[in-house]
Amino acid sequence: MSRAEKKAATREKILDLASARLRREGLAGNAVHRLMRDVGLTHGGFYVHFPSKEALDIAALQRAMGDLGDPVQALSKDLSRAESRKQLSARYLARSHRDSPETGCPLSALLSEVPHGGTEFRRAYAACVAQSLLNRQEALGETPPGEDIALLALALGGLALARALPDSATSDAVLRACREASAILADAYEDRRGGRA
Amino acid sequence: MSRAEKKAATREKILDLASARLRREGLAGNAVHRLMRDVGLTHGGFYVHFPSKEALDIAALQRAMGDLGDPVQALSKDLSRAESRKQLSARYLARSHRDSPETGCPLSALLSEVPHGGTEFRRAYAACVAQSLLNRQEALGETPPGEDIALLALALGGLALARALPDSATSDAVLRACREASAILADAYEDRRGGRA
DNA sequence: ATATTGACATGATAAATATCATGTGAAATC
DNA sequence: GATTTCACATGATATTTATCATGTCAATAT
Repeated sequence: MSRAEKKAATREKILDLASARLRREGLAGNAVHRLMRDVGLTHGGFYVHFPSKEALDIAALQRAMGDLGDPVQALSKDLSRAESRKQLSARYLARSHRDSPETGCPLSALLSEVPHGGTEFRRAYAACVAQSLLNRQEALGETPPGEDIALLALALGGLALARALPDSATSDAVLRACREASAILADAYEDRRGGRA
Repeated sequence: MSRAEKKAATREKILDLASARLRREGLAGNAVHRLMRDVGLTHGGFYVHFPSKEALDIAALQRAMGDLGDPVQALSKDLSRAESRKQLSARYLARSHRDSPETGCPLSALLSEVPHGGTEFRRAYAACVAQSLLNRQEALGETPPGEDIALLALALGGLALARALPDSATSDAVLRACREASAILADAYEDRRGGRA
């Protein structure tokens, strides 16, 4: 392994761990010292790979988004738009997703912490949100953008709320209620356009 | 002012400031040193009033909830349940609420940070959520609890998402889309029960 | 009037934070 | 093979964190 390859591999390891920790422990929990120790290095070398903590946070956020791939592409092609939306929400609002934030969507994991981050980080987060909405529009066809925005907000909020509640029965109920509401919304959006517009 | 009164007054000042800062800057941003400095005291005296930082965070959370009062009680009595729900969501998802987190609802402000807090804090947060849902059930009548849960998740998520987005046009669109979705849901819940159940 | 209490100040501690300066050894280049 | 480069280690700095021990002075109790 050449030196450049080794450096790239190290950077990958840092990023992988950082993106997991960012999702599990948030912006504040993701500390340089601990991160490097867990990678098996010391903290000093960190700045060879990233110019600052904020740069790391941004890269880790983007890495996390990349890891997820595009969930819209993964849907089977022969579903109606409403069914596609229901599936997206159902997968997002799954117990497995709630229980594994470190491999899940960072948008929900960081939702209320974003305003306390730096300007660049906020910009990067907003770009991820915009990209997610674009993915949906491209795959599901043009609809009033507010439809997907509301479904996204419900998914982000429902997942974050479920994670915030220590009682698992209540937490399950939150996921169920939000999946149900997403389904109602998905159908209502179609009805509304089909019925009148 | 007696000594006990003075102590109580000091405690109030600490709590007021802490509850504002908790909502504006989150769990991590609310530091004892800065807090006491801004109250006009030094950090040492803090532990006369609170046994720990977590105790402060819990008290500040409860103070914030208390400040808001019960928004359900503030609704005019002659509205239908669906109209009441729409109003609640509309007020929650208002630009003024988004722009003043320090006087707003802490449930949304702390949404994604709760899992990183201590056990006691999480418990306290969950109790606030439960109380909010109870308030609604009492005032609006018995309905499947999932209905209000989903409306709450949509409101929390929508507000947090709006605060996370730096572009004000996009942020406004989020608020609008979530208000609209809340209205659709509120009507759909009534239709569903009226139509079949 | 004297003794006591207790709210707060001062200052210390210990841990954790981000960041950087310098050293070192091995890989890459000549 | 000698020289250079650079990824990373070591260790330092400066800040911030929660927490506590001790001192002080004014309000209370006796």
